[in-house]
Amino acid sequence: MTEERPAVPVGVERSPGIGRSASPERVIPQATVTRLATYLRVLGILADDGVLIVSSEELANAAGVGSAKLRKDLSFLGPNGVRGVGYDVMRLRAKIESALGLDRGHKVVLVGVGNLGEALARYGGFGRRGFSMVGLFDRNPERVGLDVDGLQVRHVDSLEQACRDLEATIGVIATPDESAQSVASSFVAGGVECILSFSPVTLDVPDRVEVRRVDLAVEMQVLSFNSSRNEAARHAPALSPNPRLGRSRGPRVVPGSLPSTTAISPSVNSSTRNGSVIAP
Amino acid sequence: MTEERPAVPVGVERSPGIGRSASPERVIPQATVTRLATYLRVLGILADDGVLIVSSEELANAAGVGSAKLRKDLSFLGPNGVRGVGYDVMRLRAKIESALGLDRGHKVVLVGVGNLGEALARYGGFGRRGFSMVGLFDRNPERVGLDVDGLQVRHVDSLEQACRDLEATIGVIATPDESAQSVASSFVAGGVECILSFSPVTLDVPDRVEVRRVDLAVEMQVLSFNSSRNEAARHAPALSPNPRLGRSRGPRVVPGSLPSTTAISPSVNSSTRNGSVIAP
DNA sequence: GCGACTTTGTTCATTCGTTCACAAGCGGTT
DNA sequence: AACCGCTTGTGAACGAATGAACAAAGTCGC
Repeated sequence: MTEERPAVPVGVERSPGIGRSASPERVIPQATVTRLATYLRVLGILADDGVLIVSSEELANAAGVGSAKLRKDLSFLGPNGVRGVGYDVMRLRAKIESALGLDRGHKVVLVGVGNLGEALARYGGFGRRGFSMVGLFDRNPERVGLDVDGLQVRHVDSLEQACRDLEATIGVIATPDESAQSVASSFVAGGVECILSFSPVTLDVPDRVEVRRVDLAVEMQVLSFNSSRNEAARHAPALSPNPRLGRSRGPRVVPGSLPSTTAISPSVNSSTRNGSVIAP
Repeated sequence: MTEERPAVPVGVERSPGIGRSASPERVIPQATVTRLATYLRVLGILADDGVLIVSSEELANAAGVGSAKLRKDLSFLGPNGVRGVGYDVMRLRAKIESALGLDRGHKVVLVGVGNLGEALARYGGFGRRGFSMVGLFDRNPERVGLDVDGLQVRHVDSLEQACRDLEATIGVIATPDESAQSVASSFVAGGVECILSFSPVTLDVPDRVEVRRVDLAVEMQVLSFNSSRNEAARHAPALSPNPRLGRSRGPRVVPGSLPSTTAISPSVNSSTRNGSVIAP
């Protein structure tokens, strides 16, 4: 499980050698990785708008984080910007994409073409982000053979072999809960070592396999909790245990350089310590 | 934004008074809240199986976390179990539900009845979890009037007023990106202060409003990164910077008391430090 | 060419979360 | 009634992440 992964340094140990090697230096904390994806989305918007240079302050505001955190995050990729100037949008974008491994053309296989699965399959943001959907699978004979967004739905029995043939690197589980484990096992058997599951069940997979779970119920419940908390705090604001001096931190609106009219395709963004998006 | 929320203590300050008050004591960290939802799901399975008592070890294994972490998480709710015995399943479940505010019947409104929106609307796990879907909205005239799972889709223009009339407490955004901000504003104007957004755009809302974003692209990209990392580590396993002595931590299979055949409805679970699920 | 200004990249202190290890407490047993 | 084994709850050590402040490094203007 993801949360079980020990405090293993993420990335490659910096080589003590002479000149610094190409891209991935140092070790990148998980929290930073999640935010890098957010920055990438904002950079995409900027690039579409023809912006060439952006400062850490602007980028941070647009991404909804502090500028210090952003600079620290970016520093894990090595030197990126130019002091006194800012970051080259295209260049930074390329560097993040490289660091995230988005330049290796991940092939995605999706199982479970129900309501959600179809939504995911029709999600247009894949290609734009270095992912390509290469296979759709389902157990239901009525769905097998259907054409969804240019791909023909195949039976889940052929999943394992197909994963090998297609050289898929990412598997998405959008099936009912009772099928999730068997699908995961097929993925593993087929060589897929990264799984994105929309089922809440705890998957039993080897340690080397990375699982990320996206769970609506959890989100709703956390929301519910915070709702209760807010209400409680409002009804009993007697002792404010944390006055939070100063203003309420950075602005949360994108700066003028980011006209919100430009509706680019969904990309990235991160929640509290989550992160994950779905195509509307 | 969620990540902007400062280190505000979550929950209610423990009253220094005599007898400890009813349910919410101490302050609960966000990370713990996310996991509580996971525990709740597992407890639901146990309850359905007729299990009465469960130990922290069993529960932790089933939830995919360490037993120490689980005990600490639960300790934020006050004393729950019986030493030498374990936790009363029903009792613990009720306590977590109460702490999460699931016993106050949250009313959910959803905007954007596209592929994803429909998947969410048809998601059956709401009622079982203390949520009730009370309104569906869309901008597309072709969708307005449709009946989805017993609810009639209404036009988004009536959203603000409807939020007030329905006394909605949670709003879900499943619209295209360009509509996300305006929908969020309508939510806020209508008194909704908890928003779950499936659009990656950074929403501009007052500080009191809680926003959780679920972003598929982020999940995929984090997965992509970890895939790259794993591969790199496999090709250059020379210096293992973290030998991880001993066995590879706890088992990840549910114990015998949890027959995985029981396919209950999706509930909760948490990712690395994420968490959020979608109905298949 | 030189100085002032701007912005990055990094260092440091602090806060937050996780993990370990153990004392306290309860039930069952003798 | 006292012991014994088992499990909870928690105190403390550890590690990660955050936020502020600063020095290095570049550009722009003169």
